[in-house]
Amino acid sequence: MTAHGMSAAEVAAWRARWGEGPHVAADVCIFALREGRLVVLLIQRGIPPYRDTWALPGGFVQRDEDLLAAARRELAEETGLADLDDVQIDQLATFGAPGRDPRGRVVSVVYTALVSYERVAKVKGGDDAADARFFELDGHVPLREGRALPLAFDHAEVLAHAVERLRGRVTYTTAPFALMPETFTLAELQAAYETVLGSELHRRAFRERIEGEGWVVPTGETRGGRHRPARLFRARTRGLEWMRPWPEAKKVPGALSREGR
Amino acid sequence: MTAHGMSAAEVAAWRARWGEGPHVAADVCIFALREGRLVVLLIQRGIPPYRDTWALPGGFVQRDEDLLAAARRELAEETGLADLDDVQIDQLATFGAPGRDPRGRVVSVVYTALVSYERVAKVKGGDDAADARFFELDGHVPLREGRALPLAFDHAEVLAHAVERLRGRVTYTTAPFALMPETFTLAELQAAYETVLGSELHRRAFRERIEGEGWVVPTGETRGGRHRPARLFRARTRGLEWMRPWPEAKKVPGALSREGR
DNA sequence: TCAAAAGTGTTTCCGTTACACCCATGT
DNA sequence: ACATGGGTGTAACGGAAACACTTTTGA
Repeated sequence: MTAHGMSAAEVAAWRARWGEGPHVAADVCIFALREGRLVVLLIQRGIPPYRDTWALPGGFVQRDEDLLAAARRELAEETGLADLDDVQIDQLATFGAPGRDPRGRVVSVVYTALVSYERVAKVKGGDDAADARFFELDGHVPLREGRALPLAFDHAEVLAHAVERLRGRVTYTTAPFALMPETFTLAELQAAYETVLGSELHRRAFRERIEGEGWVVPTGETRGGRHRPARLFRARTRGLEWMRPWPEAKKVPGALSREGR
Repeated sequence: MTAHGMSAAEVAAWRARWGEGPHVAADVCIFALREGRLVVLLIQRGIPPYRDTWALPGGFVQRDEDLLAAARRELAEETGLADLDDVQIDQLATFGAPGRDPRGRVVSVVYTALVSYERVAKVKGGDDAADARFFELDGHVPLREGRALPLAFDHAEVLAHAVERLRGRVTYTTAPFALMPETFTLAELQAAYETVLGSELHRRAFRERIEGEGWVVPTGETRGGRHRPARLFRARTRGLEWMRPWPEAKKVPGALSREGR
């Protein structure tokens, strides 16, 4: 018995059924922010290989289906969101190493999506689904009850790439806006940036740029906590736009973002 | 007769032979600098579809071949380079729209590579090959004798993505180093940055950063032109590394780099 | 009245920019 | 000598960083 939980006979049966030709799949890394932490949507596999193991949502691209359409379909199915028009969905990379799927050659085109947790929770009822759940991330690794959660196939590697890409983008785009609810405070937005970035930003500079350069528009409302109420803002745009990069510690790019496998 | 130059009967024959399953290809955009201009390697197709039309080098991924290995193979075949260890080769995106190949469903994983033109010219004898040649780029469009060269399949779109990505990277990485010969002057390096970037950089700031932050090491040699000889440098690393982005005019990201098709 | 988070004014710092100038060479 | 491109010194500029401060609320 191997990691994927199929016997040699089962593997042989699959290979015979599928033949030698490659199969093309579309997988999606769906990120959100829950209580100030980055979370990713995983599903628990119901059938071998990797039965009962958690994996990224995905499936085979249909005969006349566009790759992006396949990713959209997966996103809609797993999040329950009806209108995906304003959801960020980007192609990440393609993974096609021989042997990544015991059943045969599977080439996975992986997409990433950023959603507002509040919005998804409203539709799906939060993380209650038995077989689809958001998991917190510790670096690149999803956690369940504080322990690293092993993933099916090469999805750990895929997820690592996705997180790296997201981090990279946050440095110089409005990506985190897509993770926010309809309205939010500047402190919350900064927290989102910092969470994804993994490092702190300077409050003064952050506020000046975000508000001063018009990335957000005040709604006029405020939200009171126990203290002085914060002004609420709305994103000027839900789309991905470039901004001047945030000053930051140096990074090493090569490791992950260079070449999809 | 359609753009691809195959009759309905020929198309039907291919479809019957291939069946419904997808085919996976690896294509490569090989960029270089020739006389201060960005050039891309194209091959002229010898067989239908798109016979005699120019296209990106590429081919089908073999049964147990890794995607990157397939791209490497294409790169080696087309450039004649033996040691590819120090050549930049990165996955760009995957293109898999139904109908992009009249023969059936072809999903193309596209890679980009940056090579030193001098190095390739030494091996291949420059742009003399009958069926493989470097073409200058005007924006995203390859030129032949000053006129836009039409490309096979969706390769115009693919190339546009590749150029955009290259431009984007140049802003904050050492990517242009991979386009330089073994030794070069600071003025030449700056010209490479400016060519790819499409905008000018400030000489004073450029030299200070490139030399001051140790991105290059002086060889001690100089190269005399008609004027004061310039010092020669060697790249500290041939790998891709991040640097602080060059100050620059604002850009719009969405258009091309968002989602591979 | 106090704690805590929101929000602002001001100064320092540092890299970019601009501009002027010197340097080395071929003609 | 001088034109030309390589290369450097220096001051002005502007955004980021640092710090201190005020504001507003609930407890």
